[in-house]
Amino acid sequence: MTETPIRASKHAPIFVTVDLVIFTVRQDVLQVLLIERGNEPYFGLPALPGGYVRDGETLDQAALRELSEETGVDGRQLHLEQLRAYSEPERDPRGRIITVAYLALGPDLPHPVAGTDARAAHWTPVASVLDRVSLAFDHSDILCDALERARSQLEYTTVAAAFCNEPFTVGDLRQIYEVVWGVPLDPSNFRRKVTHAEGFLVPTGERRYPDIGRPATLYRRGPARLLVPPLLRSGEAAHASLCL
Amino acid sequence: MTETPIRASKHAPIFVTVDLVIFTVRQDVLQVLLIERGNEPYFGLPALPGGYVRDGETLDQAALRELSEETGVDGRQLHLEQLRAYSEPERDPRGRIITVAYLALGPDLPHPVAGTDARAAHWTPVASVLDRVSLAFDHSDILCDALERARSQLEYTTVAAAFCNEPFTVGDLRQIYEVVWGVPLDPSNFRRKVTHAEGFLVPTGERRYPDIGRPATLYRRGPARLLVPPLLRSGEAAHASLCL
DNA sequence: TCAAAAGTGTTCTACTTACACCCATGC
DNA sequence: GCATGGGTGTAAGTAGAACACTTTTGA
Repeated sequence: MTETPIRASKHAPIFVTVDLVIFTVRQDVLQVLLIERGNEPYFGLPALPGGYVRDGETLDQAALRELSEETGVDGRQLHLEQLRAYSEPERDPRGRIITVAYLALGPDLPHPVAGTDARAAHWTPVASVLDRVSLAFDHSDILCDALERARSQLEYTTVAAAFCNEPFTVGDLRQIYEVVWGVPLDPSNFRRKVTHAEGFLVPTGERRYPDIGRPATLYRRGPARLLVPPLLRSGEAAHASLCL
Repeated sequence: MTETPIRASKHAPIFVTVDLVIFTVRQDVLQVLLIERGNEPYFGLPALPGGYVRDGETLDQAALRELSEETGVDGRQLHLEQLRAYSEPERDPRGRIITVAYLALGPDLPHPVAGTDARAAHWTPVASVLDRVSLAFDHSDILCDALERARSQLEYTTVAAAFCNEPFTVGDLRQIYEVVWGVPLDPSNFRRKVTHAEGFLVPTGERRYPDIGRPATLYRRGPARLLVPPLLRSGEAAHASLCL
């Protein structure tokens, strides 16, 4: 905030976009929603969904709008949080565009609906993207940051439940942790931790009968958003996260 | 990122600023650098230092530039990190301005030099600001978020050392934690934790002789940026942080 | 009765906390 | 000597890891 008038020349207006890293767990794998670019620059390359912020819109609103446009899902059901702004002057060859990245977490979503602009959208395993695929713009960097954020959010918050369709079992929830962190967890210790954390899980009273094995009690998300005590990755898990 | 051309009408350009929450510990109190606004809007009210992002500048560079303009200090010596973007359309009456807030931590700095624009700059105790003073724009919100970020950063990282002029003693460092968290800490347990954390403290071999009492060994910051194991606020400290 | 997954209990270890106590210095 | 922080040691309590074990179902 300076006293300089808004139209002063050296303070150039900047175009602002939001880009979304939408994670879900499908078929026991962490997946991210990517679109295929239909125009230059980076024509044909995969990219994160996103778009320009409109007049009168907050960044959160823009992210919600893009989210529902891309996935057809009401974003209010998903976990959505701001990651950070990316501002390298050369990050977009079209000109000065700053983007604010958002992290969205949701349960296995209906289908990767092609967006309103008829761009192809695909769920893509995160591991394969990090390994082999290079994304448009600086979206590979953003994806990395989002992945690390998601992993650490699982430690300190109850967002893992946002990956599960309700009602869910402790086993469902544990699978989320295992897939996102990329390490196996001890079922009995995991159960103790999540059931002892106040406000994390609320039993529905119902049970789910699997094809085989003992039925599991079903839960919904509790009111708690912070996970106390936190569920920390061990040194091994923290290290495994570096690669995937 | 959409394929829409950059000059399309509904994608309005937006002015982007950076605002800085610069914390230091002076006279046993956590203080924040505030400027007094010299123009409308909010003429005369205290505000966070900041300014417009210029052409060809990253947000980090803009923040560094503002930091050195406001404090006269080479920002490379300070800890500087992006907090988040604030984007309420009505947050600035002059028009559509999004700001990206930065958190800066530094040792007791030379003087609160009036910036290049000759605005008055003052170190102000954070507690008194939260209690009684309302800041321009949404800067009170930003200050709250920054304070909570700083407090939690002390748990998981070694940034507390950024508040100390080198070389410093374990007592100096403990005082930082006590002032920022607002709780007293056990000196002996604190010492054990920070000296056992790999790469946090490097002894200089020198000692400091206080006016009275046993001399203390002096340290510099080690290479570690993550603090393992973390130095967690107890339930009491975490609760105390809510108010201040 | 067997396989499979849910769920319980127990031991061992590591870490935190609280606090007693010693050390080195200026006065 | 004594006051004042610096610094070490230690016992009690707590939380996590590892793993043995029991339960409940379908086939």
